[in-house]
Amino acid sequence: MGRSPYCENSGLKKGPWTPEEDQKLLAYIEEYGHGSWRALSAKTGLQRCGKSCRLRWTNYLRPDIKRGNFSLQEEQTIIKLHALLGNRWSAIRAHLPKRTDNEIKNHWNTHLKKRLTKMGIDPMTHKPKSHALCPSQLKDAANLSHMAQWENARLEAEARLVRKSKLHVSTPFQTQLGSSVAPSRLVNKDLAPPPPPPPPLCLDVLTAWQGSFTNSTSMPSLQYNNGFACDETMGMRVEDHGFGKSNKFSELKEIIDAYNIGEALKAENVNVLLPNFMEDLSDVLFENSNEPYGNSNNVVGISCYGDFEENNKIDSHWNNMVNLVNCSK
DNA sequence: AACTCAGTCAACCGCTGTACA
DNA sequence: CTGTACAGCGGTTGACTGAGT
Repeated sequence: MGRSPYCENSGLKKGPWTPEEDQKLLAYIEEYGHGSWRALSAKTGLQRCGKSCRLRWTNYLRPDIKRGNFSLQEEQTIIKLHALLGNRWSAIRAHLPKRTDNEIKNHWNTHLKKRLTKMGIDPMTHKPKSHALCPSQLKDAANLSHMAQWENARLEAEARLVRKSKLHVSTPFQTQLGSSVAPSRLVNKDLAPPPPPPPPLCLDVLTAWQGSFTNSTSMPSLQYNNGFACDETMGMRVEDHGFGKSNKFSELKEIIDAYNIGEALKAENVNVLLPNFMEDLSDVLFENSNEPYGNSNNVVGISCYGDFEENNKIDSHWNNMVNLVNCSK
């Protein structure tokens, strides 16, 4: 497709912004807002291309930007999210309010990456490079690595379901979901998995369940305890805890087997309030993105990890790992 | 004091995805 | 369907700065 080159007009200025330029841009945006950056750059009289104006605004002039050193919690959040998401800075930014993706990226490249490397942890894979860690630390690192892989797959699968549910004919839950979904391409790009779509994961499981229970007369606020469980040896075992051997259980087991998610899915209780869950999910994926990671159980363990106790176990794994990094400062 | 070097970070670059005519 | 404009993303660059020699 035809693309206009960056700052096509060679007469446009490049390089660091002057305070006067900042002032012009700020004053214009405060008065008129920013719709079209190209038009904006022309109207302000700035000899800058629209792209440069946008960058200056989003990375520096925006009033809601927090500047200065990263807090310990912010650093922990970045490390956790990088393990899950990789170099998807915009996705990571969504969990760090008031920070820009550029700032996060710079901080990662100049500080955190080196710190991890120094510890003998590969900053890209978040796996230990060698025997730099003691056995217990290695265990933590291995747990982290496994959870990261699992979580990444799960997040993508969940996003897939959300998109799918948006396309389908509405149900009460989908109506809820649709109302809270922000029309953002960021969401699509950041969370969308590469095609072709693999089979569904846990949310798809829940969709199957939803279909079943929507037909039930006792639908609202049903809580399903011990719907499934897994044993210690990695072999996933779907147990019947009072539901009967329904077709939905078969579907569930097939999906779980297909993904071999038993090891990661260690929850003994999976408490799912479906209506609330769908709502929470949309909150997590689309609206609650400003919630600091450390303050929310939503990002890790939206659903499949089940209860708070289990979430705490997972968090403690993460924290052990992150603490290792902090100790090496 | 002069120079080198490494660290930092704002800004640039090239690209993709989306909307729209 | 095609081309254009635009927003936004992630990788990279280069100016600046401070520490070390």
